[in-house]
Amino acid sequence: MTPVTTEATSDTGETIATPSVLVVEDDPHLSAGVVENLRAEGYTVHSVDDGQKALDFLQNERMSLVVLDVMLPRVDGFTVCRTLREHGNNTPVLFLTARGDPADRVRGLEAGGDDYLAKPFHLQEFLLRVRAILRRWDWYRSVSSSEADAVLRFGGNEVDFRSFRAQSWNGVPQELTEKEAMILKVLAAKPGEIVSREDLLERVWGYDVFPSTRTVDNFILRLRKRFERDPANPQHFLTVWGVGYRFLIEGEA
Amino acid sequence: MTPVTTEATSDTGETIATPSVLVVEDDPHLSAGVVENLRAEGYTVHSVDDGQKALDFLQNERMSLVVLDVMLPRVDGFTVCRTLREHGNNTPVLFLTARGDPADRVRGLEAGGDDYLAKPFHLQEFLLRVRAILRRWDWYRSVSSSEADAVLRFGGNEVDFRSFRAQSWNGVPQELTEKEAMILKVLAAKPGEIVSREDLLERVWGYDVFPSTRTVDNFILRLRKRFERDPANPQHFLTVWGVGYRFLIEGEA
DNA sequence: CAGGGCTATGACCATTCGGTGACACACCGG
DNA sequence: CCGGTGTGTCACCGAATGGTCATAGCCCTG
Repeated sequence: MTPVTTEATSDTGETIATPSVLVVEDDPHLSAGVVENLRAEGYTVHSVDDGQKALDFLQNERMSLVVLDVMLPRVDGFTVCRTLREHGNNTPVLFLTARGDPADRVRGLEAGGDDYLAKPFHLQEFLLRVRAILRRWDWYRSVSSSEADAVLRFGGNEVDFRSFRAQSWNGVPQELTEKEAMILKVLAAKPGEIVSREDLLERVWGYDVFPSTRTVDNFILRLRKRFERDPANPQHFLTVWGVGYRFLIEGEA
Repeated sequence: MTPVTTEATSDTGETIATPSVLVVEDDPHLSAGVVENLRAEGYTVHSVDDGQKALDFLQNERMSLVVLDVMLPRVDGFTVCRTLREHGNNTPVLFLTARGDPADRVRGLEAGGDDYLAKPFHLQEFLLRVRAILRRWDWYRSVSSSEADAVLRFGGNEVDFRSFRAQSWNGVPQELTEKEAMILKVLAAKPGEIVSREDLLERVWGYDVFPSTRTVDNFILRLRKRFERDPANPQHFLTVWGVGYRFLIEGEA
């Protein structure tokens, strides 16, 4: 399997370079979820599923950040990181690990990592850390896409994805839960396009068990209650019968 | 003596800026060892051997980190740090001190330092701390101990970070402990932004100490008791479910 | 070496969130 | 027009998370 490149953008141009992230993760569900969310943040995302592929890829490509699972087929994460450093590659590394063992954290740092997150993690925290790391380098200084995409406006509603806070059309402040925010984000990433329930499950839940489609419906319901003027006649969260849902910025298209 | 500049050679034409470190240490052996190891890590390293030279140097050069011995010829480390902060220079400072006196740690914090290491130290630990500080760089830009930030006011409360003394909204004087003060400081450094428990732990306790999250909760609890009018309905120390906490100067923004 | 304050942890309770089943309704094809 | 399938909606439960308290350990001080 060759590295998957999402949202191909050459980051050699300096001024408008979007941060690029390589995700090294063998669990396809987790990988998909992480990739999707990073992409929604505006990053250029690549992904591979084992340590050797990561090393191969990084020999040719320069990335802003590597999200690195510790337990990987062929070459484990620590080794990947150490090898990178020995080759003079100082790309920031964010470790992901299944165990919460604090000793692992120190090991990760000793291997030359920059940060560490134990699975299962909250996507929100993950994104916070990614931002923190990228901000440390100057990538972030310009009005990066994550800034631009942090706030979503539609039909009088306003959602801030960084604090999960929102204000509905009638001025009522809303506190979104993590899942609500993620579903909204996935839908809003492609306004007008149809997103199947399977897509939503894969992107929002990523790892962990797969809930039923009923669960997705419920979250749509909650979003409608929060943001639709008439939840029974949705203008933004539209049902595509037999498939999934579609999000519209402007009502009635 | 002019500052010695040692350029990192392993910087393979990175687009990413190499972190730069100024080492202020009068013991030539120790200095040489530290410089060499930092250089091996890929940092760009400068060094001077007394406090006045450090100040002179930092007036012209912007560094990512200052490693600062406490006992120095001419101008001691605390004074150097305090002077920097008073001039609005928020470069992260890692103190080195001969004694393990905890009071020194507090003094370092009061002077606007960011971390503290007692000599003799293990190189590995030193390097980990350097890495940890650089990782959190974005924090340190705003965590300053200049006069302006020495006193924090919110919701009728007033906190003086120099003396760890405070007065709550109802006029009751409060004596903050070190940890309480540090947590408050970290939270207040970025009002309105989410701070994860991990961040708090790392920032306040250090990269290799792992108290439970219960501990963090407890300190939040104490801060609420001290400063919230209704600790059960906090207006300033807000919980962000599944992530951490958020501090607000003004209640319910 | 005794006392006091600070810190860390465990236990227990309260709250929140996520996921499911039940049931009614809507849509579609025959 | 009717039945089957998919969806809207609600109420509920279990799990995860946070709040709070009591207590034990630690370090400093006297």
